[in-house]
Amino acid sequence: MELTERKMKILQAIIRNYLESGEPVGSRTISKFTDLHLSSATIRNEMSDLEEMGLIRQPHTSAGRIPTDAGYRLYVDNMLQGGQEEETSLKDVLLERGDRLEELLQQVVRLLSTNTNYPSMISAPVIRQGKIKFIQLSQIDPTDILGVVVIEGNVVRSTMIHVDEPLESKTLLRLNMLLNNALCGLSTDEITLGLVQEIKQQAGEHSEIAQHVIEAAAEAIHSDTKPRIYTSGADKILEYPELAEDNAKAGRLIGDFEEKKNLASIVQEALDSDDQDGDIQVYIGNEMPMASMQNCSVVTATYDLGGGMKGTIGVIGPKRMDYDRVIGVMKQIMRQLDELYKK
Amino acid sequence: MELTERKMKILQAIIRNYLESGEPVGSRTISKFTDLHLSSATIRNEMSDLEEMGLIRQPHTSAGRIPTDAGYRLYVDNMLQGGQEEETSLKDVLLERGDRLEELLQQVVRLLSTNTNYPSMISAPVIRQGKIKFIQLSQIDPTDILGVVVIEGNVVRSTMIHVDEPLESKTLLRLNMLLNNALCGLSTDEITLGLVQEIKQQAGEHSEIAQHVIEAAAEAIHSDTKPRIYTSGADKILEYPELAEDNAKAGRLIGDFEEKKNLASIVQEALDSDDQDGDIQVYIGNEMPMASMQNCSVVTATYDLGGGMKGTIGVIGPKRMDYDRVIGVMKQIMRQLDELYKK
DNA sequence: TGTTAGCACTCATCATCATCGAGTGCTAAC
DNA sequence: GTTAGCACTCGATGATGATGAGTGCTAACA
Repeated sequence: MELTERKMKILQAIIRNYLESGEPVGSRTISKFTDLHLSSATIRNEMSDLEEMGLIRQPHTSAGRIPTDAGYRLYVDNMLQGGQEEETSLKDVLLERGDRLEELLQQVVRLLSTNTNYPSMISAPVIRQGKIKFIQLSQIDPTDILGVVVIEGNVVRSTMIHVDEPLESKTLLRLNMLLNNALCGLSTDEITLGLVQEIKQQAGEHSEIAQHVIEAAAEAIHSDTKPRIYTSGADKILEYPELAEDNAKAGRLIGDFEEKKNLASIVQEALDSDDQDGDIQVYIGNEMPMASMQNCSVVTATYDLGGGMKGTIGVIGPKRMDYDRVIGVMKQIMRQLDELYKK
Repeated sequence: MELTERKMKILQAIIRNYLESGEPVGSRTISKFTDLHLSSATIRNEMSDLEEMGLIRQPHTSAGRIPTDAGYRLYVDNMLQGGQEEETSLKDVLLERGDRLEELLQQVVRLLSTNTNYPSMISAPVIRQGKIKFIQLSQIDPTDILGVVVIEGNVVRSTMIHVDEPLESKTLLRLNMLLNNALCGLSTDEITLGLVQEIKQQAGEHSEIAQHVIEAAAEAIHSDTKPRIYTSGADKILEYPELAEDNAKAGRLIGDFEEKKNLASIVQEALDSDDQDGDIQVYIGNEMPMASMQNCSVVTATYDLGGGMKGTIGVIGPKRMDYDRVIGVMKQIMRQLDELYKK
């Protein structure tokens, strides 16, 4: 069966209506509200066709129609106006921001959530291939040594190493040089067991310290591969009956949000599938594999702060989500993030 | 009216029963389940008295009785057995822990929440009066300088300082000495504007770098005064009808949890009111001033890792909370934290 | 004087049942 | 191809009555 112009219009009308009301929408409503000027009976015939095509369905006999996942997909792909951009107040927020990235992200995600009214997330930027740039050991106390590791992108990690007796400054210097020579320019996968052995051997009696530093370095690179995620607006889950109807499901969703579980996979998915920067992805229903999000839609976008520092922002809501608005807000925020980091 | 031994026993029986069932408890239930061997009629008379004393109340005529806040208070203060300690598996958790404090805390709070089945929180330890112990500047790139500050309790903060052209290693050394000499041993409130001016003057053309480092140092001390809070088990809120009955209220509670709002006041309250370490505090209903927690109880305890590093753990639940169990689990965890940090 | 049995009364809960109305599919007429 | 009309379905709503847990009160009892 062919999807005529008129069928498209009707489908669009159904979805628009359903997004607003959340109620199944009947033929009479459509006949009244569109500029098609068709009687409800005609609409009914068309609806019957649309149902056959798998784009809408009846929750039960003698109820109106609601869109299926396929219907949503068609809508998102072809019928969206691309979202007029909302005027968000990122600038105001940023004026009062602290200087720390963490707080910035927290504020951005809060902004995203308040403007869309959906639970939202943001992942801290990941450095793709972090290489070690700088290592330094310093004697802090007679029995404590501070190890600092800097990797590409100027991410800093520090570790405290406890020793039984103070090291001579000469020894410390030697260790510093040894570690820098051996490790600088390497990324995690280049730090082999053999290499570690070799370094430890060269470090002699201080092999334990070397070990510590290497571990810290590895962790520094690794812990930024597994990006930090910030969330906001988890409480909004309860505002959408289709997410909150079942306490157990809502609980799982909230739990996932709090623990940042599963959100990591969303981030990964978004980073992978994103062919073009600033592109916005929409996942409907079980297009997301996570069990807790079977009846959700997820909208994601990738931001790029330059230098390969990429992260993801995402909004999670019911399938009956105001896609237009969400996409608008997202575009706006992405653009402002861009501007902000050009400086 | 006097609170006789028998009245106490009846009150206790009512509360015990109510904690388990969540249903108003009637006279007949008490007469059957206690070893008092009294008829329901007698119990009714006593209950009538207890109601007059404000310890229990009827949600409506011809329903059983439930405890009032005052009743709970009496119960918590006088009738609790102090909780047999639960066997929690902190050790297992800790075996697989990473070395980072953050992860440790996250795991502890998760443990607390799974064992009690209530939403829980933990605050990272605050250093009361952090003094600067060590400062170091290192040239990382031609145009980037890494500043590292260590304060008491071995808390490390780092900052990246961008310069227009590389510094000579001699200059760097001089700055290092200058900053260490000027700032080591000081806490934030001792860093006056005058002192900052003086340092900047001595730094000469590099006053900007000095400024940066001082700010980082100040922030290092400051950001640990406003403690980080970790939470777990927010989803469990939905498991308790008295918290979830009203979607709006549950939402506010979940929101508070996610944003860590208001939890800071709990931490403060607990740290202040705690006269003795390891003491456990119970707040019932509006003994906590936060609006979102009017019909909750909060159980807190203060842990001490030595060296003035104190933090708070807390469990939030419905008034009808299994106080005995919660207190038991808390004691257990406190003890294990203690043991752990003796090493 | 304290305890208990008995009784009338209250009130939330639950299932039943009829009603209502939104919405459909089908048919026949335009 | 479009529309009006009609019978039919089925969830939602609300009234009704039965049930039963629980109370307060009174009178009898030890």
